Amino acid sequence: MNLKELSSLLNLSQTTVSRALNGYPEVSEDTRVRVQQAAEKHNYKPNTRAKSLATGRAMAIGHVIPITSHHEMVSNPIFGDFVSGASEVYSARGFDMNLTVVEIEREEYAYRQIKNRGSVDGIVVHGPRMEDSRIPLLQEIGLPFVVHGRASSDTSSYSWVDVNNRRAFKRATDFLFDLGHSKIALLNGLEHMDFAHRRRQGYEDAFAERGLMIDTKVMDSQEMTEVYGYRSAMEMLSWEQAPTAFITSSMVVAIGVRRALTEKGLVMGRDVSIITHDDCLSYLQNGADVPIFTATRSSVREAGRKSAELLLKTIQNPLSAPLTELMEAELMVGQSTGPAPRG
Amino acid sequence: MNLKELSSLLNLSQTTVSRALNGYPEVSEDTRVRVQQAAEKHNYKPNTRAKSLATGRAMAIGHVIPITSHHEMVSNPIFGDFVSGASEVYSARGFDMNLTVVEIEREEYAYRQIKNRGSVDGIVVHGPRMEDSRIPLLQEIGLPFVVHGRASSDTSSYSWVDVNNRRAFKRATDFLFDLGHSKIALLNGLEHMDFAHRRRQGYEDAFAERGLMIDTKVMDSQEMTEVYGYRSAMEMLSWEQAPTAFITSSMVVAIGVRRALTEKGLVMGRDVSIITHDDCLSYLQNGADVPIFTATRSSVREAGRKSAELLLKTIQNPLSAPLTELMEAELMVGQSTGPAPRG
DNA sequence: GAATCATCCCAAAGCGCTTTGGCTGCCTTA
DNA sequence: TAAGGCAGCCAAAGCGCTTTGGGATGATTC
Repeated sequence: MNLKELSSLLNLSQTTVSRALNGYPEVSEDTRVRVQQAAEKHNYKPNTRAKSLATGRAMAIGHVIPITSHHEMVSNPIFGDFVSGASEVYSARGFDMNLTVVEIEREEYAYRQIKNRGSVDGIVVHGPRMEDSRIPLLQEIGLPFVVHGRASSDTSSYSWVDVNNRRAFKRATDFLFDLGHSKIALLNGLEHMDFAHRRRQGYEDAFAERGLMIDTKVMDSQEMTEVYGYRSAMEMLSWEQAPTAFITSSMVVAIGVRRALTEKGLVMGRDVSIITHDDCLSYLQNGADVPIFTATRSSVREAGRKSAELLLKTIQNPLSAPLTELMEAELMVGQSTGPAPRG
Repeated sequence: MNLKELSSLLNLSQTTVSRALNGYPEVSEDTRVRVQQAAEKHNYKPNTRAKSLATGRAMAIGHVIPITSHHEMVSNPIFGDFVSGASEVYSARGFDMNLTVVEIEREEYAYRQIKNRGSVDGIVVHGPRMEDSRIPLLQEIGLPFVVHGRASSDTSSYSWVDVNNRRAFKRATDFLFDLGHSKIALLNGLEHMDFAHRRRQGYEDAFAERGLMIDTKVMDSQEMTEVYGYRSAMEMLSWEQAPTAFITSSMVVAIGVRRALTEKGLVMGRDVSIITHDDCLSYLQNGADVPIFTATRSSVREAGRKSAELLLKTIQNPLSAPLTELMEAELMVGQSTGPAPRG
């Protein structure tokens, strides 16, 4: 069933039917009701392609997920939750979601292609790097976008949604200092990623505030996997001057550290403390009533919702100033932290 | 830059330019080269919407992700990897990917809408239930599809890609029996999901083959989270006749069980064995050289690739018989299993 | 030299919708 | 009663592409 058929069925012009369905005032209430009922009855849904060709609006948002050339998704574990949060907003507003997974090397080409193909009205940029070339690129080609995260160099000329990573990690570090720890290891994500860089700054801030130097050996930075947490902790725990506390960038890394503790016969929260960042992933909740890990917590699903909202606003009102939202992380105290052992 | 501009730039008709770019033979090689170079130079990309309106093909595939109405759960951890595997295939073939996250209650409406809007050529069905109403529905409305998994009732009238879950879990159970275990717990996923049901069958097969009854208390079935694994194991390990081995449906559940073991002061692989199913998720690798967990292993990314390929084939040749692919899982021996303790 | 045939190109229709720019007929207003 | 206004409808153009149904040109055949 298409417009033409429906309108001839009703003995009305396509114009009138279209207007009736789209809520224009040039139609009497009687005919509007008649049209709506007929549309309902025959299960008429306007063809998206035709509609967007006519209006120039795609009614779709693109999400571009960068992967490394060996096919690892940069933001993989959080991806499902983020996207599902964003999707809630899109479907409430009648937007589709378009996913593009692209190797980092081909990203520029991909963005241009997305623009030229015209199948989306705007995009969400995932996994921003410290100096991210995608931002000037998108500005140049004129495709509306919002960044999940920020780039370090420039944070004011575009829209973004981010967690206050710096403050979160400063608080985590402070918390450990207050418990008497001083050998505090940081198992960070890859530090060319902006979020990881900011987290490190927070960590450093806490040391600086106390006038303490950081032992650089105690900072590691890799892709956030369980194995990374395990290996790095195993290594550090074998040192003479082993850390008494770990700050990790994600739950899976923390789980890896916990495995190392177990293997070393150490008790988490007594011999060694752990604080992790927790993205509130639905399948990896941080315990039930009492959190397993003391954690800086911020829902990535919520970030997805907010990103979507900001982007839709930007699209609706292209000339408005960039919109930004800085989400604060809560510090949840769990079972993985305790006073530094007397050594 | 659109077709019209490009063709007037070249002093050619739109017809000729279109044909040159789409590889039709009615164009001389000279002009084809000339056109291609110009297109390259001016970064011309045909507008997807117009193209698909004209051809009747959307050049896009939909993925429909069901979630429960309370939003928190079931943002599946495997989802990112599956989608990224599928995406590889799509982009190699010039297809877009369209994501719809929809509450289970509204699924029927969503599928009809997808069909009528015409924005995709086919869809991938995720998370099939045992008797899945989506399958007859999609057959009725005539939208090509492939299922990741199967429905129990009907496995021959449609295309699917699945892991041989039944055999995998039978082998896992056999393996534990051979090590001398007899109290073997099963921490399964929700058993109205088809994959979980089949896994349970495999588990039961192994008992039946040995003429053994199953203690139903030792089987649990819930959503696959870390907390579930932890709680269920804590409970079972507190029994007089505690299980000496656990089979779990996913890595995160196994991690929860491991946490319980640690807390009980038990050593994994010595006091209690664990076998898990491992989907080869990129951020949750099962150890490095030596697997942490003994596991039935099957790459969900590979399943994504295969599903995409099957679907594209089905679309290309709509009248062909349904295509199916049953992937066998490997049994990888890791550090989490050992002989049953003499008790 | 006329007829036939490739070869290479083009004009125009059509995909299903929105939107512009009317056109009617009836109601106000002075 | 004429002028103006307005509610309610419609025809047709246009979005950017593909594809049908030719048309011109030059080479080949008898």
